[in-house]
Parts: sequence; C-alpha cells; structure tokens
Amino acid sequence: MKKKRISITDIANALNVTPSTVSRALNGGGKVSEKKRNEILALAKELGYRPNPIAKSLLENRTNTIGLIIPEFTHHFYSRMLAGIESVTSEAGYQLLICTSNENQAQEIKSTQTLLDARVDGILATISKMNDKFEHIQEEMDSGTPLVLVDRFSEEIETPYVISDDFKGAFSAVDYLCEIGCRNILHIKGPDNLSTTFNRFMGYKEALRKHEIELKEELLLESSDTNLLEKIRFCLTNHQVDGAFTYSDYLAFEIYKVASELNIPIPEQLSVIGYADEPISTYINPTLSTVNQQPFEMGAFGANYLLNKINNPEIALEIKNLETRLVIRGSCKGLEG
Amino acid sequence: MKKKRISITDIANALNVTPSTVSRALNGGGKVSEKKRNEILALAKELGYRPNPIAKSLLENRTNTIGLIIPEFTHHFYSRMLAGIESVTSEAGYQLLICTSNENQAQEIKSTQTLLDARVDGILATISKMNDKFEHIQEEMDSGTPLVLVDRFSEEIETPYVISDDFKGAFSAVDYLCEIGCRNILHIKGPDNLSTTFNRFMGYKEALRKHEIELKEELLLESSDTNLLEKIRFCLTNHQVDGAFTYSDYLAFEIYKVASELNIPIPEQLSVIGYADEPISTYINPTLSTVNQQPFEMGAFGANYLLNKINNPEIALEIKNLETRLVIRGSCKGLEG
DNA sequence: CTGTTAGCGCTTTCAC
DNA sequence: GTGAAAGCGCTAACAG
Repeated sequence: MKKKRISITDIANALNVTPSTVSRALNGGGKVSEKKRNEILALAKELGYRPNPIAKSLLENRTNTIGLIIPEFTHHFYSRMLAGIESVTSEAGYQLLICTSNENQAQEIKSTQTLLDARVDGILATISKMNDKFEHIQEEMDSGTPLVLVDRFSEEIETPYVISDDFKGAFSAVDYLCEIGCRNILHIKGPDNLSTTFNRFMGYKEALRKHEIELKEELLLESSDTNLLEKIRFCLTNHQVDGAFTYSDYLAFEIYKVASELNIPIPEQLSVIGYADEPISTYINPTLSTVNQQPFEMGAFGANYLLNKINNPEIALEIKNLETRLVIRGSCKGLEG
Repeated sequence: MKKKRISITDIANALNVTPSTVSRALNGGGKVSEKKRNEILALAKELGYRPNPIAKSLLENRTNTIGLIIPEFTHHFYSRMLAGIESVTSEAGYQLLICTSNENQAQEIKSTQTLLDARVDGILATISKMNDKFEHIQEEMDSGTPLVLVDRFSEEIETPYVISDDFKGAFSAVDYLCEIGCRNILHIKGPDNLSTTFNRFMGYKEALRKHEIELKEELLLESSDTNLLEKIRFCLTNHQVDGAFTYSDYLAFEIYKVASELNIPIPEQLSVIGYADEPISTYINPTLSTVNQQPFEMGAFGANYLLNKINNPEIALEIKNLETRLVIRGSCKGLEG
C-alpha cells in the first residue's frame, strides 16, 4: 500500500503550531521566530517531509508540467529532439508529459485533449503529417495554454515555432553536388503535402538554377512511387546520373542498393547526399554525406520558446528557421574531383 | 493568460443546485432525478466542462501517472521500449512522466526523487549501468510506490522486472555459427560489470562447449579495448577467424570495416552476428545477422507488470526473461554452407 | 510573530 | 433525491 506521506499538518500538530506557521517556516516567506523555524525545519527533515505539488497545483492553477506531442520515438531525429527538449525542461524544473500521435490525426486530437485535461502549463507539438483540420489546435490555443510547434508548422496556426531550414539545407547539398561537377542529379522527393518535401525540392531547383543546369523531369522520383527500386534502376541506367540528392538518408540507401547492383561505384561515378544524418550514415559503406538538421538544438529552442511564452504570454511571436549543416562523407567526390 | 476552466461549482450555480448534485449527475453515482441529470449533462457539455484531475488526485491520493526513468532516448532499443510502454499505459489511461538518467547515478537519484515528489502511481526504471548504491531505490520501495525494472535488474532489489534472455540470445547466435561450420569464432565483449556482458559471454561459451570447440583466449576482445580496430585486424589476420559474434551491432560494424580492409569477404569467408537488431542492420551491406531483443514487448510487459502491481500491491513477484529472436541476414552463410 | 479563516475543485458521508 | 459539511495539502489574507 502506498504509505501516507507526511504533510505540513503532521508537522504542525507535532509541534503545537498551525499549518500556516509551518508553511511560512518552510517557504521562508513571512516572519517566523528563529526558534520555531529551526524546530520546524529540523522536524521536517527528520520526518522526510516533501511538499505535495498536487496541492500547490490546485491552488496556483499551474502544474510545472509541459506536454509533448510527438509522432513517434523511433526515428533518431525525434529521439534527439526529445533529448534537447528534456535537457531544457528538466533544467528549468518542469516535468515532461509525453504523448504520441503516430502521425494519426485522431490520436493527435486525443493527445491534445489529454494534455489539456492534465492542466499542463504548455504544449510542445510536432503536428502530424496528415493534418487538414486544426480545430483541436485552435481549441488548445483558445484555452490559453501556450503552444509551440517544432519540426513542422502550419500557416494556419499563429504560434511560435522552430523548424529546420529545409530550403537552405537542400540547396547546400545540391550546390555542393554541382560544385564537384555533377550535372545529372537525381532527386527523390518525400511524401506529398509536406512542407519539408516542398522546401527541399525548391532548394534542389534553386541550386540547379544557380549552376544553370536544366531541371529534368525524368530525374525526379517520389518516395511513394510503387517499384521505387525499379525506377531508380531505370534512371541510373538511362540518364547518366552522376549525382543524387534524396529526401531522407534511407532513400539514399535505396540508391546505394541499386548502384551496387549495377556496379556503379560510389562516389567515383555517382555522388550521393541524403538528409537527416541518421547515425547509420557513418556505418554504411561508403559513409553517407547528408544534411544535419540539428534536432537537439531544435528541441532545445522549442522548449525555451515555450518557457518564455509560459512566463510571459504577451511575448512577441518567436520563430526560428534553424540552420542545417552539410556533412560531407565518403559518398561524394572531393571538391577537386 | 490561462483561461479559467469551468468547474463543477459553476454548473451548480448556473442551475441552482449544489456541487454534490452535479458531481453525482456527472459520475452516474448516486441518485439524481432524470430531469436534473439531463439538465446538468447538457449544460456541462455546452460549457465544455472537463473534470480537473488535480483535484481528484488530491482527494484520492493517486495521479494516474506513471514515472519512467530511462538512460537516454537515442538508442533504438530504448525508443522501441518506450513505444511499448507508451502503448500500454496510454491504453490504460495513464500519463507518462519521463526522466532521463544519462547512465549517471546522481541524476538517477534525482529523477527518482522528482517522480516520488510528483506522486506518480508507479515507476518503471532502467537502472543505470554504474549503480553500486541502491539507497534511492530502497527509499522508493519504502515509500510504497510500486516499482518495476526493465532491461536491467539487480539481485539486491526485490521487485518485478523484465529483462531479455541474454544467455539464450547469445547461445542461439553462436550455436548457429557453429552449425554453419565456423570453428574460430571471435567474440567482442561489452562493457565490464554489466550482467548483459557476462550473460552473452556465457552463452557464447556454452555454445562452443556444446559443439566441442575449445575456447581460445586470443579470440576474445573487449569493446573498451584501446585500439580495438587494430586488435580485430590482428585477430582476423592471424587466427583464421571464420565467425564473429559481438556484444552489439555497432561492434559488428567494426568487424565489417576491418574485413573490408583486409579483403575478407562476408559471409563467404567470415560470418558475423551482432546484437540488438538496430534498424541499420538491414541497410548495411551485407545486411547484418543479429539477435533481436524485442524491446517493444519488453516495455509492454514491464508496463503491464507495473499496472498489475499498482492495482494489486500484494501480487506475487512477476519476473520475465524475454525470449530473443535470432535474425539471420546476409552476413552469415546459409545452414547448408 | 502567529493563529484563524477561507478556498483551489472535487467527492463523500450524513442528514433531511 | 438533494443539500450541507468536511476534507485532500497547501497558501494567503486578515486579525490579533
């Protein structure tokens, strides 16, 4: 059975004073005689008194808790983001209440409700991919609970957010491929309807434009393509592809597979750059060049924005488009190449 | 500003009844006239009334919250375990309060305290590697808060736990290597003082014994060895190594590196089996054989044990040594080989 | 300096 | 069937 914790009243009774006096002694607030204060502190320590945050929450209408809605845990990106969030919130003395959405809107709505019911002081959310309705977000905001979006945002939601600069990230990758001499650069796009998919594609286009390379439709594939492997094979066989930039690291590995099959050496004949800097990138052979999105920093920034908003609801809209880092590894020729 | 939520008293006042009546109507408990009940339910719905769990917690001395102490988030193993835990707890209507220990005992102690202060109904913990003191765990158990250990346990702590059967997992891997004809099987051990390191090594030994293969000291390496790569190189060069079983998948990749350097083809000349089934295993070339520990199931079992213990503190000690699954991929010769 | 009182939101006797 | 009252643990305003 859960043992009854010792309360402020227990101490008060033992010492023949009132709870208020004990409260004052413990919180240093009002005036208490040195003698009583010491007695109280001593007894509290002896009995292992720990204040009950539940009671305080009820009184103060705040819980020192932050709610987190995240699609899932298993992608390295989210793990790192979570670590960044946790490092900031735990430092600030906040607890983290975590819900997953599984990229499922219904579950996201439920999670939002759950967190609001729990009276969290603020919510950090990565909204799910398939969101087309935002009533639950709107309801969340109407409730007055501060909200900060991380990793994904929507123009329909006016609240602080931290995202990664996908355009620049993609641009830097494709720019690099052009610099090392690639002229037929394959791009595998991400899932439809995702701003990241769109922005990375824009970065790709812009880099080609900068280098006066014509965009060729036949060099564009989509991650959702049926028989993606076959399409990559066709592409590599027929279009003298010498570079590839993919929406994710995992898509880059698909290219690795086909290239290995076709005996196309990487990076000698084909330079490849992925996206996300999954840890696997450094273990695969050749090691994969990729774009690092600094997920830890993203989480940390998001958490800080949220704390700011909690402490000052009238704060100006804080928005961050986080810089990416291009990480060149064995899958690309060198700049002199 | 956080908007004031509507309370049971608000409804009571609006309808000229008392809070008790509203409470009864809402909870279906006592007797309330059909008419009043309907009125109350209607108004509650209209105003968007949501019960305040904080008040309930204070009253009932339970929070519907489970605390989790986990070393870190970024290993795939823990992500999956977390997913397993979350699936069970969210299904049961419990919230998850998450703390990390970073394998640091001081932080683990602090996290324990934090969770107890938060009055969680139970704690799920993966105790940190370097634990030599268990006072904080003892204190936790003395408090009457149910505790379940996952992934790691200690004989000094008498509480339910779920771990993975490292001995059998290792045994099955090395047994397989023997079956396909390996006779000089390299083993890279994990960190010192870890029961998993010990048990996997025992499994390795037992499999060799079963196949009447002599254990050779020169085929044993440790992950902490300085110049591990060099030692692997020496081993592969001088001892006709035809099989390798490593404490982790990542250590297996170190063997890949050296083998590739020395032009030793995998699996033709060297069969390799790792441990943990990191997702990267299926992307690396050749795909890595490995031992899957079923982390999702581990988390789910642990969460269920905890819920059982919360609901019935007198329950018998539940203990599970979870089966592993040997996953054979491209890094091993076939059984006929 | 310290005690009294009231109340955060809710449930649960106990009366009527 | 419904209201009044007490209390979960704590704080704060107000007396004294």
